[in-house]
Amino acid sequence: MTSRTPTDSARDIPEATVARLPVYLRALTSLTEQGIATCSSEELATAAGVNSAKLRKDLSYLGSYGTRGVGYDVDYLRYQIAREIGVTQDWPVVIVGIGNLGHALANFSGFRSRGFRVVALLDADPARKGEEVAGIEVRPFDEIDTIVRENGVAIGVIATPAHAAQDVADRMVACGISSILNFAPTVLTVPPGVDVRKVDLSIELQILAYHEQRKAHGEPL
Amino acid sequence: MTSRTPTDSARDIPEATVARLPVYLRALTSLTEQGIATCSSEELATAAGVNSAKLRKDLSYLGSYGTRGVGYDVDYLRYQIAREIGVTQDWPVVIVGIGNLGHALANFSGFRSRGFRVVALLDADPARKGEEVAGIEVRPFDEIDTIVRENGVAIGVIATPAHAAQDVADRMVACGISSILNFAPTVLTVPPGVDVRKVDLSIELQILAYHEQRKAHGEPL
DNA sequence: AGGAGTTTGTGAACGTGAGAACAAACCGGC
DNA sequence: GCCGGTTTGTTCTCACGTTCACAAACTCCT
Repeated sequence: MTSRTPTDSARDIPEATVARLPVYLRALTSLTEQGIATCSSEELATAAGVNSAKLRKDLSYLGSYGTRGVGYDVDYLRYQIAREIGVTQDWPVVIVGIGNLGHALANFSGFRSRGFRVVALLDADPARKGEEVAGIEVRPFDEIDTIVRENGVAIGVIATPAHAAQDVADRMVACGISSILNFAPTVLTVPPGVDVRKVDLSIELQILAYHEQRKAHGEPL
Repeated sequence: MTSRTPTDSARDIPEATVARLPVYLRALTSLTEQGIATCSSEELATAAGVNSAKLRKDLSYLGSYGTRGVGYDVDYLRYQIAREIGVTQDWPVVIVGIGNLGHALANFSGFRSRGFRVVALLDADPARKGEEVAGIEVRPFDEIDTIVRENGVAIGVIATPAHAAQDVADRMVACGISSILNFAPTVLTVPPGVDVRKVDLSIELQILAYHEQRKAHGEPL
């Protein structure tokens, strides 16, 4: 309604909405690839696997980017969401711990295509120095300070065993990283102002197991 | 308060609580390894990275397993939570898609140690037949029906590229799998009664990027 | 045995998120 | 220029999740 400057367009977007924006982004990309230029909230909601009312409400936090009676321009909306999330810019990222998971992450194409650039792969084992994974050289963990400073890295990924994760996190924080994605199955303690998100494979399976168990119990036959 | 039979002890546990139970389980395991036999809600909450009030409320849904004025017996509580989640029993699991991520999952020790047993690795590429990963033979995807039936598999893991994921899910559902953990960056459509949980690496990074962007904007210098 | 100190379990207040429903706004045809 | 049909943006209500605060209950010490 009221005119807004570009920077204040996003006052305070609810966490639940923020978590869904990347899903909408992907759905919109998929629509573009299918050659679809315009879509309704209903169509986009289906593609994203959510309810259309929720979708519209989520989008309303960003601004008013649709046209009543018509729907949304796919490319335009996609750009607006991308800008809101911040994936229109380039995010340098370091990955620490080049085990099986680190390998998988280094090779994951979904990072690169969304503005994330892996600037370094770090491993504590000095024997791995010089090894190359996904076209990126593996470097000793000790070089993290230099790498972070030189590349302006703000986001770090931890793919080490659990026992090493806290030390890695501390070191990351010390050299200025303020967002951490943690794959190690452990609770990280970080100072205020640093964001940590965790991805835990076994927790997800355990949640499924809980529901599976109840399904079996619920229906006696 | 009122006496309960073992089976009805868990009437309806909130989703948010279910998602935290595995975290408590891990924290308790960690305490046991440290030789700690008893703990207060405050200590356990710290170890699990949550607020103690929330922890107590979560545990209260399971029953009354603590002792006022004392705390919780670590082993006893651990067993109760494990039983509630269902990880005291053995869960056979199949993993489909043996790329980088599939490799990492097959080698992930956290599964085995929590009651999940990978009974088969499946890949659509027939050339990979006979290959061995983490001591488990890779088999053609077509054998999924036999494998699921013979082993009573209820949980499937999808680690394929996005374009193959829906077909894999359909096939899984067709042969009786009712819980799916999806690592492919796509929305899966499944019939009612089938649970899907998704883990999306790039979404997590995008959420971090959003907050990172706002940090930078928030403080003008 | 009784009282002080400690810790759990839970009721109640508060905040956040989800979904239904509808008014506002837009397009196209006449 | 106006009207019917369509779709967005928003308001309202309800359910869920979190946190506070405290009574109940247990241990230990005297």
